[in-house]
Amino acid sequence: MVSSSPSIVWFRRDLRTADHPALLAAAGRSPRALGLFVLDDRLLKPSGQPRIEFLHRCLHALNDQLGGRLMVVHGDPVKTVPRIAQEIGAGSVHVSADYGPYGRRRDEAVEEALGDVELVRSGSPYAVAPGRVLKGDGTPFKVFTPFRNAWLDHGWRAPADTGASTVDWLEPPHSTAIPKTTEKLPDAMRLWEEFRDERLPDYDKTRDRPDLDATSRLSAFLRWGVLHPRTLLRDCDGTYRSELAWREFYADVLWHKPETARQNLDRKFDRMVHDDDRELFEAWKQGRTGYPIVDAGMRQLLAEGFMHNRVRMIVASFLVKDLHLPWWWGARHFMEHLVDGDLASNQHNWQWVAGCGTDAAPFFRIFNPITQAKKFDPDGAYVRRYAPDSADLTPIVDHAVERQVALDRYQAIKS
DNA sequence: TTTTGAGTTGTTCGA
DNA sequence: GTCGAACAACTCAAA
Repeated sequence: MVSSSPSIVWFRRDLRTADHPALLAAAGRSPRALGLFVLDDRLLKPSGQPRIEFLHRCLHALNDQLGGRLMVVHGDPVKTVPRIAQEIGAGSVHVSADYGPYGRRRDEAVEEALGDVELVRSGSPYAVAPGRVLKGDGTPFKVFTPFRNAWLDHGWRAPADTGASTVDWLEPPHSTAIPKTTEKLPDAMRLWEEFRDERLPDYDKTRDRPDLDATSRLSAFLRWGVLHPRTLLRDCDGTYRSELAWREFYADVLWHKPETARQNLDRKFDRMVHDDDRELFEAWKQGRTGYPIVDAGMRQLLAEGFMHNRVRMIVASFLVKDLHLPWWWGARHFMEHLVDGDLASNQHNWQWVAGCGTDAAPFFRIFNPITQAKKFDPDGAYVRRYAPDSADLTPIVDHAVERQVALDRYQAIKS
């Protein structure tokens, strides 16, 4: 039924107007809608500058798509969203469902606070919403490959080709200016098409090489929903499609077990003995470990808010198995700085490296930072780019020694 | 029902 | 130098 009250489209991690189910649902209720984004300290406070800067770019781009009418406010959504709904006499608030632990709690609280104004959830940041893919016995998967197969069988709908033109965007009653950014957000679709046509054919062979420009670099766009995975899945297959499946798998795992955002999935790891050395942790964060591939990765993270996937594994393995520090220390540092930082993917990839997660890496699979560098940065180009001085540093630990310590500690918690 | 084989990302050691 | 085995324990689907 078409209502005379306007709707609100509350954007969160769906910062686009194309192929946007919540926007379509809003348009179905009312021809007039207010586009809203809430700057939530809960999410902004633990974020580093590159992460915030990327969000601001996304908001500018979205604002352009809304004809300059995106309303941006600072505050707690539980207070601000109902207040704005009342201010404009909104009949409903439309969102893409959030499946993260904080987002779920927040949305339930907002729903409650909205009272008679309905909170309508349509779509999600995933091709298949978390919780939909189950084993034959109705329980969730704990192993990736069977999940992926079932996920492929489940399938997803094709991207819709409707845009913002179906809605008449309301002039916001008031709004905070989006901070200026040094650069504009690039056209994500064009980046995808370039990758698809030029680098995707070799992706399988080259994706592990941080010294080459071989990956799509689209993770941050997926994180903020500038691109929906449906769009990419339409024209890719093989390994790249599997990478998108990992993103969906970990979202599914976190949906079923939200406590694993901070807790070991495998509880026998609760007995694991960790070290507590803040100086070693600081050296890792600053990229001063004396292991060049580790230092290059950590410095790329600080400089760009990004790190190549292969290097993420190497530095994570180093933190957990060479420095014996808790995986959640590293996970928090990643979430602070990674522009593409996504709680589900981040925490569960860390747990995978630490051996306490799904499909856990066998404990004896300990990355040797020297071997890894030779294999994946054979000419040293990546190291030269980000940490040319690292080879002159004294290694803060002896890998061969710490490897054995890690093996012994694992042995000690074996069931 | 039970068995079997495979499962993202590795390293080392000894033949 | 190359190559295969060994390094756990458990999940899941197919046989």
